[in-house]
Amino acid sequence: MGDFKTNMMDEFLPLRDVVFRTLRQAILTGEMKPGERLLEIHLANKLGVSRTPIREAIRMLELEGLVIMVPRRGAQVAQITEKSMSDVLEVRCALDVLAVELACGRITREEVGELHEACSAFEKAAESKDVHVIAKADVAFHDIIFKAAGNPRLTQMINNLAEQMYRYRFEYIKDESQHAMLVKEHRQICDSLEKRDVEAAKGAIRQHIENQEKSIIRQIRLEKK
Amino acid sequence: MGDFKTNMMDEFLPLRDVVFRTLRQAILTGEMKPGERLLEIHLANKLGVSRTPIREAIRMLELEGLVIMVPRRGAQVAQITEKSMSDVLEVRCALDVLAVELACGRITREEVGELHEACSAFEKAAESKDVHVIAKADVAFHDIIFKAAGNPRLTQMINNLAEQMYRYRFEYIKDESQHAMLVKEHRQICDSLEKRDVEAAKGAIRQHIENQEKSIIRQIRLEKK
DNA sequence: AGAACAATTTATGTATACAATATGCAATCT
DNA sequence: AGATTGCATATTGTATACATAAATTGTTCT
Repeated sequence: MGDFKTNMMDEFLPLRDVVFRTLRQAILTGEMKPGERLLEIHLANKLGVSRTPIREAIRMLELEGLVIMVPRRGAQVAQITEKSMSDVLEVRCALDVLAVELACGRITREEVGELHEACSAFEKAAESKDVHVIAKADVAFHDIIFKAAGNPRLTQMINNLAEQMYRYRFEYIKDESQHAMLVKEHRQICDSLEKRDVEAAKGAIRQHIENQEKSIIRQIRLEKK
Repeated sequence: MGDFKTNMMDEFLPLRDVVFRTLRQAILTGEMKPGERLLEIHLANKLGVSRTPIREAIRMLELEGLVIMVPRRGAQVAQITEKSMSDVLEVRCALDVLAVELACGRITREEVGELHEACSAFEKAAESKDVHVIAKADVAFHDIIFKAAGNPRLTQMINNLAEQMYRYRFEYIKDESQHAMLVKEHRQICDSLEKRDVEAAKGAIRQHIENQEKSIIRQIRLEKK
């Protein structure tokens, strides 16, 4: 795993960013378990860099809430509890509702078209039963809404929160019994936005997120046992 | 300005955190102007530390959105535009509404008491005409709501957003013609929470934030000229 | 004079060296 | 035996050194 540096020397990326993404991925996928310590020299050797970029990456992970710092003991992967996850989901739900609300007032004709396309693409993806394809189509759909909302800051915050649930995301999508529901919800959101019916759109997205919430919480409870 | 280190050697704080707070303060108060570059050696000399803690602090500021990185040119203070500020305020409003909504369902009898006290304290503070006293009382009031909402993540996010408007905060409070309104809004929020009237509480806080929003936007427009 | 190019400077990115602190273990004392 | 002290080790926190790229300056050529 040593020399990932060489892969991307063409379009320059500071090592700290490469390390940041690598570690974030490792944490989000569960490769690094909650409570696990991030030993700087160890990581530096493993990734073939010095401690400096490792430390800078850890600072970033800290502010994203993925690791917590213990003074003079360094960083460790943050615990994911049912409470912390439902806290995140509460906020995320409110922000997603805000996004569709804003999008409702700001979406252009062209974006409505894109949204319909994305909606159909999602339906097709759902039929494929391929988790990654479905996840990708879902992200594309929501990205159009974020773009239409026209608030980059909001987008960034939602994406950050969504990221924290990365680990559970696929499990949720895996459950095929949910697919019909998902498609229907997307269609509702899409239609409401087209008609610029704010209340309907808010209701639909809230439903959408709450379903996801329930599924994730259910999963965490399963893991606990 | 060199040796601020020695002030706090008793309860250990990594230099990166001291530097982080110092720089953040400098940016938020406008001491460092938007677009201004953060030269590492320069800052290191000025603060009497090495480049390492400076760099780590910059990573944190970057993730908070207070500085932006230009590849191979380092960090510079982020521009504050009317758009970026209204983006922040849009999100903040939604989150504050969420906070009272949650607080409405979770607030304890005891916390209702605290809230009433804080409300009265704010009224008294308003009479004092002392900006800092008023600001402090205001923070105390809202902190009780956040505590009652019982979602630390939400609290952290709101505080972070509020911080970005730090510079305009005092100007807003300075305007004495607003004081009566502020007191009234606080009272409304307080009463609605006590009665656990979610809709009334949401309406009151929304009004509260939107007034602040208008004032801040007005100020930015004034500055532009 | 103006453009192109080389040399110099400046600042970031990265690595390493040094300092201070916490941890674990063993020896010692009560 | 249990607690305590002292030492060795591991690891973070900080400073410095080195490498590389961008900006700047100066020089030369047309």
